[in-house]
Amino acid sequence: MPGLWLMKSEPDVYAFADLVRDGRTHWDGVRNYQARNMMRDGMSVGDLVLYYHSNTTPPHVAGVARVCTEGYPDHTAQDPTSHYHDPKATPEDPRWLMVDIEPVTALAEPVSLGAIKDDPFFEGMLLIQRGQRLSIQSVAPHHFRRVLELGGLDADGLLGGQA
DNA sequence: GCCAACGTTGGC
DNA sequence: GCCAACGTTGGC
Repeated sequence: MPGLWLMKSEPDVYAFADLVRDGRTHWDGVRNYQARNMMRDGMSVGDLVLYYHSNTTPPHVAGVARVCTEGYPDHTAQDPTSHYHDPKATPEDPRWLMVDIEPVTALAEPVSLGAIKDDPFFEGMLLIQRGQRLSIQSVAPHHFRRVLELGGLDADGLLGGQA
């Protein structure tokens, strides 16, 4: 049974369509310990991800992706020319991790943040908690399934019997 | 562009 | 260990 997650990206920076074009990407640049710890301790190969577009109008879930590596050192932390450089990261203590993800499918219909907020079924979902801003979140199976359904996808096909 | 919420840093 | 200052996130 795969783990279920939501990962945020600004579409101007790296949209779901970019992931589809590239076929796979390093999820680099995570500089938050909670998010790092989820990649380190929580994520496994085969986990499914709701790919969320933040800082756009309206914010929305755009697609489904799959985790295809365990967490491993984020090399951009040790690159002085990188926007994500962290002088405290060293080869001995890389400090920050990333995973690779690959696209599974775009949603037939994007599911907007507003639609999620308006649906009482999503009560309790981290995404709509006030003030939360974690870029990687765990998603409950019934919430994940509901997003797929609202997005016009075959939830059973993607999740099997889960939830 | 605004600003609330939150995490991190660093002086003490 | 406290906490003020600061930077970032991200919806609106």
